[in-house]
Amino acid sequence: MSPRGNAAQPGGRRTATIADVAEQAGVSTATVSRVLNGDYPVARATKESVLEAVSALGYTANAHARALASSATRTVGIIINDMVDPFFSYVARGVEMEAAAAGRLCIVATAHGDAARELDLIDQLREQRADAVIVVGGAHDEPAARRKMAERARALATIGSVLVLCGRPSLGADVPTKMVGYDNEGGAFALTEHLLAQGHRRILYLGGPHGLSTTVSRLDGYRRALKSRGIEPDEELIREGAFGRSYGHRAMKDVLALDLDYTAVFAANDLVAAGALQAMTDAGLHVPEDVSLVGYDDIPQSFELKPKLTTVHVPLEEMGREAVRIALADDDGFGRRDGDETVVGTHVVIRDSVAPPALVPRA
Amino acid sequence: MSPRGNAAQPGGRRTATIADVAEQAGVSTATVSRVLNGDYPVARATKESVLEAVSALGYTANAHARALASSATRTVGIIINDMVDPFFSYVARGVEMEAAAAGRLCIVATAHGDAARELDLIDQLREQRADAVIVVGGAHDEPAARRKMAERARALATIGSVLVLCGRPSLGADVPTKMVGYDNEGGAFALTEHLLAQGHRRILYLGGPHGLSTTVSRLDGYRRALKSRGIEPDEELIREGAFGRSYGHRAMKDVLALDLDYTAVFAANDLVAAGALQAMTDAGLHVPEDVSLVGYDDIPQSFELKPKLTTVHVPLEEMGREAVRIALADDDGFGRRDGDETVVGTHVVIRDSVAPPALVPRA
DNA sequence: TTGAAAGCGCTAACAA
DNA sequence: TTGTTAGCGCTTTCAA
Repeated sequence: MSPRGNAAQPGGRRTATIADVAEQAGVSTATVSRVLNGDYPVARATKESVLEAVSALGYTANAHARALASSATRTVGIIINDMVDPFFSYVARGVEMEAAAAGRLCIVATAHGDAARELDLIDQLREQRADAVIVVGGAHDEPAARRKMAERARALATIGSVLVLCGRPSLGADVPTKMVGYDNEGGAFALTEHLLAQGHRRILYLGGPHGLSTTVSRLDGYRRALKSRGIEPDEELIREGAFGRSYGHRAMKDVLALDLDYTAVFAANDLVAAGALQAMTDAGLHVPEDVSLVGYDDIPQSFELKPKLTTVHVPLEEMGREAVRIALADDDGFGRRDGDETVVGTHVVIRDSVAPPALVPRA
Repeated sequence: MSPRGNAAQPGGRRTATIADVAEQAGVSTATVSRVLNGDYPVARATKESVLEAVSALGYTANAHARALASSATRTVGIIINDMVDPFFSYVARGVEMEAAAAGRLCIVATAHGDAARELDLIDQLREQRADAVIVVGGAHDEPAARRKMAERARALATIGSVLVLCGRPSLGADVPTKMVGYDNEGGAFALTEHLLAQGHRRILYLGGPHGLSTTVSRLDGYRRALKSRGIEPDEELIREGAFGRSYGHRAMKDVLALDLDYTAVFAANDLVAAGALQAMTDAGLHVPEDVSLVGYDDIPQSFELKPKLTTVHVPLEEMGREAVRIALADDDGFGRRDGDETVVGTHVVIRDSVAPPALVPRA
């Protein structure tokens, strides 16, 4: 970048500033600012000559000068784990599109599951004075991490921004955040119930990072469904680990070598289910004839699998949109309820990967 | 956001500024700036007391004030078509990660194939004074569009930024851009050649927006391969349309109703191939026994298809990384070669979706 | 090695 | 309806 501000460039001329426009149009900079922001009465003729000067000079406002003077940045930040994971990219899509609809640009940053990096990114986004910072996905619910995150929420509030928790548990009622969530426990309960209704009694739970809030909730729902039928969850059938297709593949392969007794697999998400499916197929097992399989999230790929996957639909893109809607909702000052939360609905999508348990034991 | 700059917030205190730090440390703001940027000699003791004040106050610099004063924004912009399309999300992943490695934040915006919106986004990114603006993917090569894009490239150069064309043809040697590309024509040639070597003579070309540079190049390669074997391309077998899985599905379904004569399908990209595969499978056709099928891009899903897809590998993530590397390369002033271009390599990946043509005509 | 002070380009009181 | 002007928070000469 050039040494000092807006010096003449090698290319030739320097960027036009508001002063140039004002001079060219024969008005003050304040007037230019007014017509550009359209929030103040300006005489029609004045307006026209300003607009003319603007296009003659190819002027565009310097967003930083504007941000500095008005502390409105027209920018929202989103922190996800990975750009190519459908769970995150669909949420990001919703965020980006809703932000665009609101005239905002969207800074997206990836933390890859690293809590420290996530905190650092929030700080960077605060430096940028983002209008909102949206963090997506489950978190490890440790007191120290909570405390640090709560600090960030307060720091953001201090500059008039807001931390939005998207699919992540609350930091406490006294922490200034907004939330958009979905019911992991309830969805997992309903899905497990579906399996139970088909006659399954021994259901393998596969994947999901241990201790991650998402995993915890889904497991809670799984356990509650079992217990509601008087079945005591067999901890040997609960095999946490990670999200992701390759994990699902590896973990299922390991399980197949173990000779455990189960008739259905509850994968922690669709990606894990896809990996598990491949492992089973490779091993000559048929889904759902030999083993039933369900996933979670209903990413588009889940109905491209063979068989099409029974799963829980989560409106990921809509969650993203809602996150920016509530973030940008004008509720400054009083009337602001900290902990604002909206919950999007989920439901079980029944497709082709579940059947009653096979009569004969698995091969 | 709050009315005037850094006023006290409902939450309590205002954000600490460099002046607060200076006061607390008993030095001038210039000194604080120096220790924070570490680019200037400062006495060790002074440095320490400043750092102490910084952490005591929880100070972080205002990125906008910094950008305004120094015109360095530590931000790169990327414009893609869609957040959830693997082609784009893999490139975006590379861009985001490389930008992060260089201490930059990444603004990602989506144009959804709308050329006017793309231009508008470039303008917005220029307002933000992004260090670089990376546009990804093919373009319709019309003179008017070229001219407008060239204008944007010059405008960016004017503020010391740069337009990077990623997988998109040059705007001309006199336009200040950088480029990272891959050889669409060559890849398509090699892939078609592979089909020809297996004995195929009538190859259906399916999908790709008509007139998009990417489509044009791939078709060129397809045609050249045919001609090099003395086969005149049958224009009836060339069916352009769009990218995307659903397009592939629909288009293939239409084709199947048409009773055309071909033994292999060259899908314009892997997503189109996935859709086409589903249409064929639904119609009871087997790949590759009845029809061979190839795609392009080698997105990860392409080896999750059944059969695994033969395709052309394009290092998408690496392209993204390279785009920010060359964008941030310090070649201001002389020595800067406009039109800097790096080309990443591609190669045919042979998997399971191609076989010699069936002896009997298709059902 | 440090400080004073002049901007960077814009917005928003306050006046006119 | 318009202009004047004081910042917004930082960096960077220029002096000391």
